[in-house]
Amino acid sequence: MKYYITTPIYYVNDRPHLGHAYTTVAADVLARWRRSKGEEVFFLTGTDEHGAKVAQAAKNANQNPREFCDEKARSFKNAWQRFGIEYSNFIRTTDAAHEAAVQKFLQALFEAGYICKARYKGLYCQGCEQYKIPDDLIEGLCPDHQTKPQEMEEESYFFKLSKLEKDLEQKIESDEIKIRPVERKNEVLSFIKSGLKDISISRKNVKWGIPLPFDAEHTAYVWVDAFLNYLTGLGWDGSVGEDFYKLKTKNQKLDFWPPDLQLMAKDIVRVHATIWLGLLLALKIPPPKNFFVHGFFTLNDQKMSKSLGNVIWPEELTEKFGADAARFLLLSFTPFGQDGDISWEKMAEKYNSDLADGLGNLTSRVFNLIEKNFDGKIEATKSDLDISYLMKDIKIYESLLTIKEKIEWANKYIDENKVWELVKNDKEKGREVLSRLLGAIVAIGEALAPFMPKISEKILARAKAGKIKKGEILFPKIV
RNA sequence: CGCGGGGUAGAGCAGAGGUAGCUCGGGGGUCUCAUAAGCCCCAGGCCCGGGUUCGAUUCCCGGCCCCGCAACCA
Repeated sequence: MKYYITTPIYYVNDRPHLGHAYTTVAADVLARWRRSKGEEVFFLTGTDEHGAKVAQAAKNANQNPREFCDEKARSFKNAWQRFGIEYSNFIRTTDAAHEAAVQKFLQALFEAGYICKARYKGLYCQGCEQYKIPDDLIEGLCPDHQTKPQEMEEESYFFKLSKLEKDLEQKIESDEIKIRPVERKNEVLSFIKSGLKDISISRKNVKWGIPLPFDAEHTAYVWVDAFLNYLTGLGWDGSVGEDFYKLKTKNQKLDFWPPDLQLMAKDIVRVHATIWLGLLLALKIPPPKNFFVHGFFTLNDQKMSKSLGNVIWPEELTEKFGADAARFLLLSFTPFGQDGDISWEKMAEKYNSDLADGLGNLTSRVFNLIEKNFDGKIEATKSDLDISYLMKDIKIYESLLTIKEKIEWANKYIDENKVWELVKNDKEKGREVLSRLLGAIVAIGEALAPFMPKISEKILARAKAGKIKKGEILFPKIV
């Protein structure tokens, strides 16, 4: 069984932030879980590196765009390393192969009659570097910059998205392309039903981009460029139609196509469901099977933003809690798919109660009892802990709850049986109870492997050692 | 009538037509194997107004409030 999972590629205009980490960690957990079930997994992530904003940011940093992007891509790779992310490929949209494939694809799209030239007219805000629609404006001014946008007109190429409206609607409605949670599907559908407009897919004055093959004065709009990463990340060369299938049989990686699961945050589901799917349907490339859309984190109920200065950076998380605990914390705040609120206080609380006092303390007491009373030698009794039925459904949060219940059960079981007395008064009964507890710990360790790979390994190594020892503390308490 | 989500204990959330649960925090008790951890108990709650119903916090209608999105923006 092959399984292809993607995260969006991240815009290098910004440094890695918590939202990036959230998606990527979730993808890694799902990928690891699939691998543990024996599936062949391809997990793609990467960076989106073209566009006016990147060029500007590079200029501000006194670098050429290429150097700037190299540095930024490295910072994303470093971040993922800190979180223990095991991706299969890290795609960059400035890779030569990606650029060539995008051009080839656009040429095909052009030849298929899906691209036409038109003039785009609108109100352009210099500060935002984007067009505004009248509804965006407050008393005729840009709400962000308090300036009056200028009437501008430019020549641009348009993608005939409107032609694909019915096709998109049908495929999403029928769950042929399944969008979850279902409220996101509804949102997308109502948007499509309200009527899709053709969209501009080129920029004349943006130099840092991929030139259109049929008009080198224009570069491809970054979204179009970026979306194709999901294909080029598998070594696709831009082929469409029969050539696509030919390539698929020759190229082992491309054989993973179409994606089984594409993760994204709710802000970009709409563009994915229209532009991205539209590009595929236009040229009859099989579309992805599933989109799963997660929510945003607020920090103390406030939107995180750099200007407010209330941002948590990913590296702060791994520094404070370690990679595994950071992964656990990100995923255990809120059901995957919903918005959540976090804060340093709440994370520390959760770390202490779930990991230090819960899991960590449990392993300490059980291993210690075995070490002290049975010379570290006890056979584990197999214990059930099934999260498959949840993980299959991308119920990450619920899976963690199920694991936590098992930890609770074990702690209660120790108390109810007064194991510390049993080992003195009724050694055989004590052995039996500890054997069950050891089995539970093994089951917990195994279930946690996709979430906390290193900790899981440590727990299992201790539990399965010929001579069990209490060992060092797994989660030092945070004060 | 733009679209969607939501208003449940001090905080963050879950839930369901008929004893409203969880985590943290607060109070009390208990054990001593363990990371002053564990286990047990207690206090405290369903936005407002109508309607349907034997009965609604749960369904319907109306209102108020909060949060996203509103396409060429990452």
